[in-house]
Amino acid sequence: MSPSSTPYFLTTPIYYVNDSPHIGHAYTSLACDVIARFLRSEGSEVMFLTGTDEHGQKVEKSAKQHNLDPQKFVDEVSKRFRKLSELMDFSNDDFIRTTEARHIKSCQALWKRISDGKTPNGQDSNIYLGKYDGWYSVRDEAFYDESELIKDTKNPSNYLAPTGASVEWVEEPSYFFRLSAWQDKLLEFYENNPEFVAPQSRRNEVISFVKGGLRDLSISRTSFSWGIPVPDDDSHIMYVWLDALTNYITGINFPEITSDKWNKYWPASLHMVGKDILRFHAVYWPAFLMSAGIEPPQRVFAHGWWTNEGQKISKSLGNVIDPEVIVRKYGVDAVRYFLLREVPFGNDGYFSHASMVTRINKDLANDFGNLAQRVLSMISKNFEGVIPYPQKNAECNFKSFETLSLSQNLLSKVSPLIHKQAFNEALDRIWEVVREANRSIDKDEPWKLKKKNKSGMGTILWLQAETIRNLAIILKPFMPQSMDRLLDQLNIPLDERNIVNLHEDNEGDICQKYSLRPDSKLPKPVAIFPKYICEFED
RNA sequence: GGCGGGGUAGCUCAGUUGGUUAGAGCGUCGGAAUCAUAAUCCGAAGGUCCCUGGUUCAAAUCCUGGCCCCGCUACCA
Repeated sequence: MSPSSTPYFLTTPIYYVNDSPHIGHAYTSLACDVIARFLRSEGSEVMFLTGTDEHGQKVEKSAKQHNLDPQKFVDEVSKRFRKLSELMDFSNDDFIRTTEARHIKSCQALWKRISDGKTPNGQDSNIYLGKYDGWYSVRDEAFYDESELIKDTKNPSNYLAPTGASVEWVEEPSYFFRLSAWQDKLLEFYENNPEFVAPQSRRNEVISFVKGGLRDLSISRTSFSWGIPVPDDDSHIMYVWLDALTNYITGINFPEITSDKWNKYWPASLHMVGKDILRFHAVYWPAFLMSAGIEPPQRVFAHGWWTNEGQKISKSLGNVIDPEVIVRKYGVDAVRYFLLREVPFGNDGYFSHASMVTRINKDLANDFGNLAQRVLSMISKNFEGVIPYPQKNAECNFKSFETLSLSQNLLSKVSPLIHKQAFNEALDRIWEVVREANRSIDKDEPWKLKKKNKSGMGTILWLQAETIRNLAIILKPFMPQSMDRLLDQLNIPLDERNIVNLHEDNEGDICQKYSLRPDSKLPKPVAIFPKYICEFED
């Protein structure tokens, strides 16, 4: 396999260890995983990074509650996210933790570069010492804007947080990043890079936010200590976002900017994020980088949220979707398929048991699983499980021949869709061919040729099985385990299951180098996507 | 309030630069077939394309006005 295109570096956000892994984490990483697998399969060099965010006041507190040293505590809880990778079959190349030495070094180096640099007017420094103040609620652990506060009904001279918690005016020294100075540079960057924020509607939001004016950003804290010390002033630790975002460059060796990894993979191809953290990635992060003289990433995609049976998911409602529970219930590949097939990527999704079962039973079991099963069984029963030869110059008499060429042209439609994160459309295109395959078998009626035209029957089955091989290879990034089981049943060697093995460009014989091999003895076919049998519960 | 995106079959949505009988999947009804996980295939029913006025030979598609829904409007990891 030779690299066929430029290296691709993609990332998930690092997940906050204080959270339990939920469907949102699984979703973000899944999207990245499918892209990573797809591009590797196309022959690209890929770096897929994920990890955990382990600093902050909440972590410090939780550790205390568990009577643990913060490092011990995060060592423990970060494991849950590694387990999520295993559970969901994610193929990340690295797993970064913000408490690692490499990251601390990286953050401090970035801080220095920012602080050594000047704002675009060339006069001010990017970082200055100031005072962070505001109305703080200890109970909520949050600052509120004056406009958000409400009058205390019992004591009208007093103000409360919107949550009803009492607030106090607090002040602490803080370093500030001169974000206000970078407004025009950011707008210019968005203008010159129309693909930088996706989907389009999010791009509009980002631009309008920046156009509305930017305030300087507090980037250090003194009120707690679980964080990365500010260089040359360890009474401060870095603001969590500066710390967290920097993981993306730590992961490819920053500050070693002469290293191969850095040169190969920066600027990042794609930061995948949930819509709630878009601003940090599309505004603050490029500003930090530009101020440090580093090129911003190429693209940030903000995806939507899932609701549970139409209800907003929240801890207090107790309707959080645990990836482990649904994977155990439906199977990992069914969950992977569902999440990317059910809604246009970028939109919010409606997770429900009923729609999950429909996808499993209709798309997977009936359309695709049954397609494979009917073809493989006919080969098994009529050809003793030996792949028949396609009859020369006769193949084009069959509808199945047209289907095969549809499957050969499929990659040219699907690949650009994956490159723009349109998973749902990609699967749609693939299923058009799956349905067409079923139609063409019905039209060709190979079972009727058993006696009078056995070689014709064999030709149809070869064409269909070869179509299935193409489909399975293209689908493998979405459902790696199931497609491997299917490719096992077609006797495709393990090292010929990539997109680069789809077909060669040589004209002539329909049997090409990597095509399904006639004469190959197949194992007894086993249904690849069993139906989900509805129980009485839910 | 400001900026942005929407309102299309029972449900979820597609509809490119305005152009023949407005599409798909699911659901419903009818039929064919029987290789297959009772899977598949064919067909039908079902829409005032939010309302309004206008531009045009022609508008779901452009413009006016209105109604409704959603997102963003800063330091909440």
